[in-house]
Amino acid sequence: MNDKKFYITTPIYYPSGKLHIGHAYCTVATDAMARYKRLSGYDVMFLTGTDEHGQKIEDKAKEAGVTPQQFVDNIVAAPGGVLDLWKLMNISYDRFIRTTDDYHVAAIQKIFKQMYDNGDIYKGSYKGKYCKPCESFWTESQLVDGKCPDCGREVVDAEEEAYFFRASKYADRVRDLLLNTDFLEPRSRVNEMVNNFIDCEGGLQDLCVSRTSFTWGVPVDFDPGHVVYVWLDALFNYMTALGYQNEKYNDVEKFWPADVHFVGKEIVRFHSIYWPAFLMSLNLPLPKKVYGHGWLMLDGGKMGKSTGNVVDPYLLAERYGVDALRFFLLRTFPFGSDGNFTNELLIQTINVDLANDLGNLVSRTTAMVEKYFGGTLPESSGADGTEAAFADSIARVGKGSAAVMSSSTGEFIWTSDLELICEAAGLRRTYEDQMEQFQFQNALDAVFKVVQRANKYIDENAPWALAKDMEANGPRLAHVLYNLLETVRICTVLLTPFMPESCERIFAQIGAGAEARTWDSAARWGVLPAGVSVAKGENLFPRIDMNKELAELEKLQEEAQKAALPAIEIEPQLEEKVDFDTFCKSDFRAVKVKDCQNVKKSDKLLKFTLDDGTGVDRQILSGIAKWYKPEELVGKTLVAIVNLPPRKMMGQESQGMLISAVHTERGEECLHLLMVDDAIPAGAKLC
RNA sequence: CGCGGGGUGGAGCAGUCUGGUAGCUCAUCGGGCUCAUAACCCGAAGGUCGUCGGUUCAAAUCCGGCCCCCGCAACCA
Repeated sequence: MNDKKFYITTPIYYPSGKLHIGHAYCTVATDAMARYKRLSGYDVMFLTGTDEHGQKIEDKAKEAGVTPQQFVDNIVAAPGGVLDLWKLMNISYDRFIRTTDDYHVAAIQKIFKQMYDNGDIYKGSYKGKYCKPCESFWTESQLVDGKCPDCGREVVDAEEEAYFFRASKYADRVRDLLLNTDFLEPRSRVNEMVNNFIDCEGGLQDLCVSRTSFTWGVPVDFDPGHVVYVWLDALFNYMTALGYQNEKYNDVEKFWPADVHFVGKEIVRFHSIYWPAFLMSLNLPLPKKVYGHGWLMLDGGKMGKSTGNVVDPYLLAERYGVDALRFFLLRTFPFGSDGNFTNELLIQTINVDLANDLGNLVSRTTAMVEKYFGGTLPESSGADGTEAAFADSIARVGKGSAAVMSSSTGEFIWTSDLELICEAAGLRRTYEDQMEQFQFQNALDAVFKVVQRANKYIDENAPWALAKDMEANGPRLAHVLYNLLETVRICTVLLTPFMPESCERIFAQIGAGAEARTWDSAARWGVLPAGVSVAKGENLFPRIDMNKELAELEKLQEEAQKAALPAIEIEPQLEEKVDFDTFCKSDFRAVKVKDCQNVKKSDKLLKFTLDDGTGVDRQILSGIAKWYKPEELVGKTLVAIVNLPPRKMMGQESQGMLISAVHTERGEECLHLLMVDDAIPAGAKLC
């Protein structure tokens, strides 16, 4: 039995649509961490999965004309789905949970009942605004102008029976957990949580944990009509996947509590407040850590399905290789904060680090072994005892102290050999330090510092010059090349969690056997056999022509985006009839634009001064700044409804509404103001 | 005073928790090398770390005021 255990999870993703690069980012980070822990001797459980219940899925399925189960099956398990994506990205998860799995559903029902029985879940009523046609509850803040945000119709005060979780009871313990432990990282997220949700007005509110407005969820088995709120359902996946309250697995003892949950910053709230509270309610141990990572932004803005600016991980992985993409994501962005994704940065990182520095180092080293020694170094080329001992001391006590020691005793002469060995042998320590803090960027930076040192070492020793007199310099040349191979080997061991496939290929090229690929061997010098043989292979990471590639990528991404969207969409016609009298009450008039200006601090509103034929100017505000410049509208004849009650927008009064034609084209909203013949006088009634 | 993030050489970022030589990649300029994937190595120019004030022997870093950008929210009759 291995007593070094490590349990790590990704969030379970919500399969309401295709996953994007942001999901891949989080999953790749988790995978690198899991592989690193396995490499360093841990028994690892790496869990990921999908969160498949909830109203949104139900709605989407209805839209697509399939059952919710068919809908999620299609996104998760069909070709090109979530499972395929993780296969493509080389994600080494040990277990994949779907919240629609039988064992999970049954377990959630037991958990809900247990919390009900111990009094932490109670029946109350949920007050809100209800829209009858939509059958939806809305909170006050979700309403648009006091009306349903979906259909714009009137909502009514309504109450529905619902179950609540007594989060308030655990507020003090959760506050303490957040403020006085390192449960939640990075630290910057702590205050946000405590100020916003615990020490806010009214304190930590009890959480509504059941719904009756839809059915796609885990049914509350003792109260038909209620389904369990998705977050309660979803969070417990971390335990049910180990076998909590079910017979399918039996690993709770072994792996709970989790060592770390990696989550996106948008769901930190649920993981750092409600999740511990749920566990406290059941007297279960809390996970050791929740780490809220940043987002990948696109062009400085948020990436999202609604904005249509998503980056497709499939496209990038296929084009540049999975390892290059994995590497880029973790090398470039600090894990704890937001990062700006650009194609240019991606290509630059691949070219500089992978092609120029690492790939080229492997290539020039193996090429020289082949050229000067026919592919196999002589037996005398290996590490001598002094070097191995030196490396050993550095790996044990760290670079600084080893350097001091060696200079004070005068035991080592500070040559380029020892400098290189010092960097390489000390690398694992730095790397481990950064990995333990999830600072992938820094860990990789340390590795590439050593790669650069190795490239420099080649220059310092100019093997091509040594090769001119093989008789005199042959042994030295062989030793130089051996040192390079050793350095590459150590770097490659440590890169394995990030680029598993490519590292295999490097190991094969430099002749590293199984014993030279272990965690242990990364802290030792002289592990490659003295008579090592190399096998120069294909370019590991081909250089990319930046300009050509950027143009092509942009074209591809645009095409992919457009292809996914319908050409022209128009609003479905209303089924509800309006009676003639009601219609006649609407007073439409031709109006002429006397003046039009942008509204300060609003990027959507235009302010119109209109001649409506009455002799008194009419002011109307309209949210169409995206489509029209103010000056191009002056003098136009438009149509407005003039007997709407006046309404304030951004502090200004709007007396009516301008009529426009709207449709959606390739996902983009299009709007055209209704412009009529300028021969029509201001104020003419439309009927 | 709605909440939060950020402002560091031309571009993109690290460093800020735990004050003490301002670092990295790209771009620019000069040099070296030719083993290698037109790559590698060395050097140079370029920053009063948004701004004003405070604490300190010492501030990018700690404290306070202000300005600007972004996300959420709001708004989009």
